[in-house]
Amino acid sequence: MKIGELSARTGVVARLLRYYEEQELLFPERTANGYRAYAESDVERVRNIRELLDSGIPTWIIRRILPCVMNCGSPSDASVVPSIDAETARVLNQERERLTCKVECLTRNRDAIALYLSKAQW
Amino acid sequence: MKIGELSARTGVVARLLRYYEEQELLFPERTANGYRAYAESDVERVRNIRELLDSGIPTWIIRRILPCVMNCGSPSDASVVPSIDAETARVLNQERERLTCKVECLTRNRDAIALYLSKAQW
DNA sequence: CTTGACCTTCACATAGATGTGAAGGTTTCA
DNA sequence: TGAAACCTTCACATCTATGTGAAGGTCAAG
Repeated sequence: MKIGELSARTGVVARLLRYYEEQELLFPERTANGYRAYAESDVERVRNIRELLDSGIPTWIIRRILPCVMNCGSPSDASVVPSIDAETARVLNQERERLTCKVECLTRNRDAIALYLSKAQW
Repeated sequence: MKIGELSARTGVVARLLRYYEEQELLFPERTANGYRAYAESDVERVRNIRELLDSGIPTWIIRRILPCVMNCGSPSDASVVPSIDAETARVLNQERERLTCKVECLTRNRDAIALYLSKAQW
């Protein structure tokens, strides 16, 4: 699919899809005329990128996270044993801990909002 | 407490504590000489601000969220029934839903990382 | 009383994600 | 063939959160 369709299906403007490619989060093929050709799976990939960015994760970390997410969801779950270097393992472990912290923080704040709204009157 | 102590106890540099005040997230008193005087509870408040910022929540939303969090945690749980306007209620409801989405997204990604790391070899 | 460690305000710089638009090539359709 | 709707690259602007430093006031210890 071309960039316009991916944009329409994800709600992400073309400019940003090109930016994500520059940041090595997306790797579209190119057709003969130079147009980007995205895979069907890129729709989900872009949605995940958006969510991670919205959660305050910078692109250089998303770059490390995406292989994890896209790996286990692959067809027939033929999850090949991934081979990673020590540095990547370190970053991923650290990010896993950070994500746990964020989940706790957001859950706590969300529950506080819910409680507040249930008590509030307007 | 003065800004230096709050900075030391939260790990947030003074420059940012002043910025959060400008953004109406903190409201320190002033001593006669013009120095900012923070309450003990601001330590926790600043920690919460940091976590929310790190989770990608912009200051204008944090401004709305903080009253919820600081309310229910108050002494003797004498949670006064808060009175809010319709606009605030709308924003809070929307943000509650967004936070739920983020929690799901981050949990999913964290679990994916954990699974990936458990299978990976390095 | 002076030095050093605080504090103040103000201003300008930076980084990452995003907006906007120019200048031009490709495809489709009337 | 020509207009409309795509696509390309490139460049510059913007916003938010943050870094950095100047110029100067306050205070405690020697």
